[in-house]
Amino acid sequence: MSEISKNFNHQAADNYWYNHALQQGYFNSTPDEREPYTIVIPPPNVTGVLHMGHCLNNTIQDILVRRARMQGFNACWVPGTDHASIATEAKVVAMLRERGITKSSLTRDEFLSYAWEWKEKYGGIILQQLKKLSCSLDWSRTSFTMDDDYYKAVIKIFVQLYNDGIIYRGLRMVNWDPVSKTALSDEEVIFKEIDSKLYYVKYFLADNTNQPINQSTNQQFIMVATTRPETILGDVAICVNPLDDRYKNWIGKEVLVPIINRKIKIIADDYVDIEFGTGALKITPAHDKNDNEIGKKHQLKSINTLDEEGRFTTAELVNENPSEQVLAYNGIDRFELRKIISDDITKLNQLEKIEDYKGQVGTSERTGAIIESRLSLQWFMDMKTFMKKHPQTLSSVMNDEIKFHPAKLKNTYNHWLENIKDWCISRQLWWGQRIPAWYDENGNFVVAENEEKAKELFNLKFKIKNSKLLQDEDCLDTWFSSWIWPMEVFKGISNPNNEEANYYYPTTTLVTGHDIIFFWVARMIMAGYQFKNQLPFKDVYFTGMVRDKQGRKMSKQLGNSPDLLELIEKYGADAVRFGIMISSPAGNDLLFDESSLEQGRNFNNKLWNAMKLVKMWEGRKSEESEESGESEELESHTHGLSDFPTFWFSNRLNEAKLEVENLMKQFQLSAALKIIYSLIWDDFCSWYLEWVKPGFEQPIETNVYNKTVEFFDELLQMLSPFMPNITEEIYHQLKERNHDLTIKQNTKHQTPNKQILEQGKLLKNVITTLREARAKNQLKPKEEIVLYIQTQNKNSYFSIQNILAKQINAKEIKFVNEAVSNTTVVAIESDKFYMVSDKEIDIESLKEELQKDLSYQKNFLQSVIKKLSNDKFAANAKPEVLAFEEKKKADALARIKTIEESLVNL
RNA sequence: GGGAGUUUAGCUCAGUUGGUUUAGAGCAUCUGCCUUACAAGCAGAGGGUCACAGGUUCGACUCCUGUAACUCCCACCA
Repeated sequence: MSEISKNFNHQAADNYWYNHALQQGYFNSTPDEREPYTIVIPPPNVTGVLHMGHCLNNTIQDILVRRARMQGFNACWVPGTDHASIATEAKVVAMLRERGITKSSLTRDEFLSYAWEWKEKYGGIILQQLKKLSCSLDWSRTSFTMDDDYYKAVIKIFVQLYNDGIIYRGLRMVNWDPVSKTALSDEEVIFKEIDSKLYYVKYFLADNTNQPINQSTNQQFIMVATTRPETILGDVAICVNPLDDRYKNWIGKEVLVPIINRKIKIIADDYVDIEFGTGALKITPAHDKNDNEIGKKHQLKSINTLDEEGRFTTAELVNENPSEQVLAYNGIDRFELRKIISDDITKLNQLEKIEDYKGQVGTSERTGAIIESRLSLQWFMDMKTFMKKHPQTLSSVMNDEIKFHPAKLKNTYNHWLENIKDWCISRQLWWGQRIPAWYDENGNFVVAENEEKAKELFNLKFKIKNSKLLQDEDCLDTWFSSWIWPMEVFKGISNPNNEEANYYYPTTTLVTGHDIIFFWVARMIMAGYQFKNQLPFKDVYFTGMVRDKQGRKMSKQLGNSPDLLELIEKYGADAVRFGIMISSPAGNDLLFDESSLEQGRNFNNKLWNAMKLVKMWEGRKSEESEESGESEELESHTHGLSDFPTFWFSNRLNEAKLEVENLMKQFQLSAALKIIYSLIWDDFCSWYLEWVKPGFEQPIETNVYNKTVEFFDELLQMLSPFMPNITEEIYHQLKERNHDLTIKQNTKHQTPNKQILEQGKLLKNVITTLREARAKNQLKPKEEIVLYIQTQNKNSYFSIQNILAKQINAKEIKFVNEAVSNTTVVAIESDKFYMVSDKEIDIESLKEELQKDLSYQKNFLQSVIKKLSNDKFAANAKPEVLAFEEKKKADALARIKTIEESLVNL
């Protein structure tokens, strides 16, 4: 075997073992007799690049999948990407612009061929990046939400839901993104508080002669406060609260809209808040949802003054003979227009004042553009009807058939579903599944899976032999395709009841960010009940958001988002995985700090060095103990060194395995990793290896060596799901093998022996206490001592005394029945330890220490006695609590006695 | 405006039905060590009236009420 390198070479190991696993097909899954463990990846945007959020998310999935694989499940983790219509279309449009092509100059087919070209070239980079993280995905199953079958599946469910009466088409006020020129669902709108202005505008009373106003200051007016003066030309009424005394006499009168001088009525509705602004609200049904509601209620017309890009248009004003001033507004952007109209109203002396105002404004999740409310014809899903049909969508989560981790998100889920609104599923985009509705020139339409069927249906429905049908120009919301992801990656919709879908679906666990609980998680549950009549997964692990160490969101603007690939290059995949997991309490936000990656790298180093140490022993096994079990026994007893550490560690290992198992069941991955980390670093390296370590150039008992390698194997196996590459590398360095760790099956842990664990604790405690005493006496590590132990139960020290001697550098340990005077003394429980060294001891400081301890113990004793002498405590406390307090008292008394005796002997 | 959650060591967090010494861990800090696996290390140490004020109880970090601060979700008061 070649020379072992000084440090772990993560670059080489990451590549080698990941590729090795791919070649061996370890990550591929096909249905068999085993129980499946299925996870579908939350498909990242096809335009995406790997960021810290993905890193957290996918590391967790990989740990779960790798662990399941080692536990005998048929583990299957399905990769893929989402076509992300808005984001991708925006990127393609931007690319075309660079080439000097505008989208409007292209036909739909031409545009789509550019889009596909783009997708083939840049799409899916993120999947390659996941390989760098060593994600054990079954790449042969890579899916895309616009694959042919997937596309057909989406169309199929659309038609089905339409026929079920759940999908409908309607004229509604929608959230309009003027940048991407499409409608958005409510979930895609993010409200942000922004600084804006409140404009106080005078609306003059229309005089009876219907003449345009002259600018006389005596004219009566009603003052309206608005944040959006640019919509004034679309005003159709002024609304006041009927209970507002200020305006009682105004109701029913008419005022003139500034600039355009349209006569509008003053109406009353208790929607208006008397307290806000002036208590008078201008009604613009074309540009505000609430205004639209009021408009409908009072049968007002709606006048749209903004086009699809948010620019002024006089299209709906032509009947009013717009003035040249108004015509000049044509094509002006809404925000520029706001300023111009504000100026123009000022010129008319109709602007009273402008106040600063902080308001909530809806923005597009994708483009960040400020949303316009716009009346348009869109496709919707009737969610109330849907929920009536599938109440399990809610109940399955509330009764934990689908378990949320953390469970508190059940409330959020519940609240959203109980107040659910219709889902706008159409988008005015080309990149996506095109809505399968066909229209004739009169607006009659049918919904069908393809044109041929549409024609058939059309003829049947409308009894017209009209074959000139045009398909809807719009496509579907991306989430309308991703909500069937867990089933359609197994062709569960396009090829129902196929073997794979039946085997892998429902999936086992979903791991995703809590920010898409409505977008995606809720809708997958809906889809599960709608299309398969069962839940889509059993557990949902919600990750928090990754923030920087100051708690800020990671964003490109702040520049606080580290380059993940660089970090992997620098620290290695294992260290990155370790770093992100160790600081990741389940369900909470994660404050990312590069120092946790250093901790991961240091852990790599620790493991590597432990391996180097054990390898060093390999050639130094003592031969005699190999002969028979009997002599091993004999030797162990005579030396007393090898027996205890191996016995203790095997029990400690079982104890930790048990803890890890329980934590993993509760998805406490971070806590589980901490247990493993401490087990390896503290128990294995700091204690066990030191205990069995032979003296300089001394041989090691073969039995102990073999046990040590076995322990190491087990530790590597526990750690493997978290840090797959270094564990595999060490597993093979440690010993010649013809199999790999990553698919090695776990063995069941055994019940740990409590007694030996207690003895281990005692030993550690004694060692630490004596080392502390050595340090206080400024004894150098090399200075030897003689230790005298005064104890009632010598037996508990027999098996550990040699280890103890080695660990505290004692040349001799003796048992005594009485105090040894003029020595450093420490007490543990009722046992006393006297340290004798050549070095003179500092009696004064020793006394001081003992006095300090004594007063602590006395205070403590007081508190216990007080408790015990309380009659009510004695009467009410449980017997075991009482007994425990009695023991505390006895121990404290014993210690006080010990300390006092020691003080006398000094 | 409504709802949910959080507040424990310098930082990030554990603390399971109230009792396991006067509350734990990791990181950071301090002290001493280049001891032949590891200075990316070893051996130790210090550091918290458990946000605040009441209450229930023999006993409260834990249960109840109130207060404060912060976070998130939902809701288009123009």
